[in-house]
Amino acid sequence: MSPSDNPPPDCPGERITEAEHAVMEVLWDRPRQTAAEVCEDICGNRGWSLATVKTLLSRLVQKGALAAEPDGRRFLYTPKIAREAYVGGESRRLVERLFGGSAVSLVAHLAESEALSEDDLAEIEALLKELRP
Amino acid sequence: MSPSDNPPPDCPGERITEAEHAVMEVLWDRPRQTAAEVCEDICGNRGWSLATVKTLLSRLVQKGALAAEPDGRRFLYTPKIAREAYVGGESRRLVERLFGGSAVSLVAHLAESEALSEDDLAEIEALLKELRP
DNA sequence: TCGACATGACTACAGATGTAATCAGAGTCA
DNA sequence: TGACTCTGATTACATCTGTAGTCATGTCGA
Repeated sequence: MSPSDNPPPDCPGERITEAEHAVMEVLWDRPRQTAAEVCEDICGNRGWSLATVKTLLSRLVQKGALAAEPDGRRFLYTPKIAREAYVGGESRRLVERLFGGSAVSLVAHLAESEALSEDDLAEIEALLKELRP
Repeated sequence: MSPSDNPPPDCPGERITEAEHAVMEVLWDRPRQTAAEVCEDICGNRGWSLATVKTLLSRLVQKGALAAEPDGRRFLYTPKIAREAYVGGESRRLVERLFGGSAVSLVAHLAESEALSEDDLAEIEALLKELRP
């Protein structure tokens, strides 16, 4: 393999920020949208202007998190990284930082801190039974 | 209740950053340390200078995350927020942002994405049995 | 008492981030 | 063809973060 060219398959080199993540969610929900369409989805909620959305889209394209497919004189934006991958990365980062890498500790913490209701616990138990018969 | 004065009991108003969090960990591990002592603990790992640690300590005091108890002409720093509270807050934030507030979804994700080994799953199952007999 | 040192306060500064205005070019419609 | 409009590109700018230097002052040993 020639040196210095193995772009990690499914994760952007640079970190996706909070605001950028909001944009990603919109596009994960429905890919191939224009800047204006994305704005319609979030500008209301977040109090953003179209200009802001455009900036975020550009930065995401630069970071390799979005693909911009030309469509006439505008672009249709589509995620290049899967939501799964992003969510997994963020979760792992949190577990690493706060629980010394032990996902079990995270679950224990959630269970003990009332973040999980009785029903939740039951649901998880069911899930586990399913995963390891 | 008079307006504009209910400082949340256990969380600093402002967000604790990554670098600041590293300092907090040192002090959660052993409270009442001086800047120099904290530096001894992390300056090596993170390649920081004492000045950097002092800045972070000041910012944390400002944010209400640390108490600075005078000791002669220096300070002993001690966390004012419990690690539990911080960890809980961060976990909740993640669950909110990535899993629509459903902690169960997080656990499901971890389980399905190999973040949890067979042993981990067994451990969690045991934990659950303990929590809901 | 005088200078070396320790220490927090203050200042600095580059890069990331949030938020947006402005510009320039491609169509569009009268 | 000329005004208008849509769109991405470029530029702007305040704030936050990471990282550290400098300053003022108090302390302690000689």
